[in-house]
Amino acid sequence: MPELPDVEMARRDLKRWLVGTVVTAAFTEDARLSRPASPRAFAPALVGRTFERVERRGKWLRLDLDDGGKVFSHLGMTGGWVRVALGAPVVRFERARIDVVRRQARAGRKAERDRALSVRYVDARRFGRLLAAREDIADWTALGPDPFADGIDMGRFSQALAKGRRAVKEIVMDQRVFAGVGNILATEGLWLARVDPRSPGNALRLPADARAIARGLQRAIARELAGLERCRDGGASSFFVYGRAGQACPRCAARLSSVVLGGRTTVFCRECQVRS
DNA sequence: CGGCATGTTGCGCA
DNA sequence: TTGCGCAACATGCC
Repeated sequence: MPELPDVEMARRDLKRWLVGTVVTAAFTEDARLSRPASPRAFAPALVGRTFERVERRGKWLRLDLDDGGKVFSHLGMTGGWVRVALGAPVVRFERARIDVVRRQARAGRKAERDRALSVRYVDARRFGRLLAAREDIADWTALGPDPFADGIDMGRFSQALAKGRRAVKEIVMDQRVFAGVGNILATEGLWLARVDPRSPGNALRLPADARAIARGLQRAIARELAGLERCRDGGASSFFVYGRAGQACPRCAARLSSVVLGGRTTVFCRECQVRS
């Protein structure tokens, strides 16, 4: 479930589970996920190291190690991190494993076991990425500002919109414009902003529409995050319009339409989302 | 069985 | 140099 809010939840989980722990073992053999690095470089980079931080930028996660090494994780379409007991069997779709022990002096075999845990990366379709590196990778540095962590720079955003006649939804989903905004957030944010996703960026009314979209995205992010936080491992979150083509618009009750933009299904309301 | 899926990349063609 | 459209990736689920 990977869009900004889902990745932010993963960051919070990993931070709780891993920061302050030492890696005792690590394993992956999936060259597809570790590309362009070799999966065999994974364990040597991790074992013996302590996790110091877990950062997120858009849909990317970066786990910082005490020797300056970094582990990059992108969840692709179906990736996720789960915590299990140390020594637990391989879980369904498991692609990588990191075993750790919480450092803190306090001997005793029982305590030792309580402080140990295993974190597994699962990913059915394997569209994700997982690799260790010494420096920030290009995928990370190329990302634009994260609308949740960094806020939205209206000047930059307006400039990106005015640049051409690309559909506003495609601009908003461009990871160099807003890191972390995917199909769901873009769809929901534009509905909240009452802006037709097909509108060319350079046709929008500039200060006003940009501000409305920025607010819409932030509302969509906050709402989704709250929903995920509420039912951590339960109910599916529900959306205003995403996945609801043919149903009634929650705002004006017109029938919701669907188009394909940039190869992605886009739901919107012809009645209350203004086309420029 | 067919169609769709929260993401990214690479290719051919303007 | 850009941008656009689209297939491909690998697999689950309805």
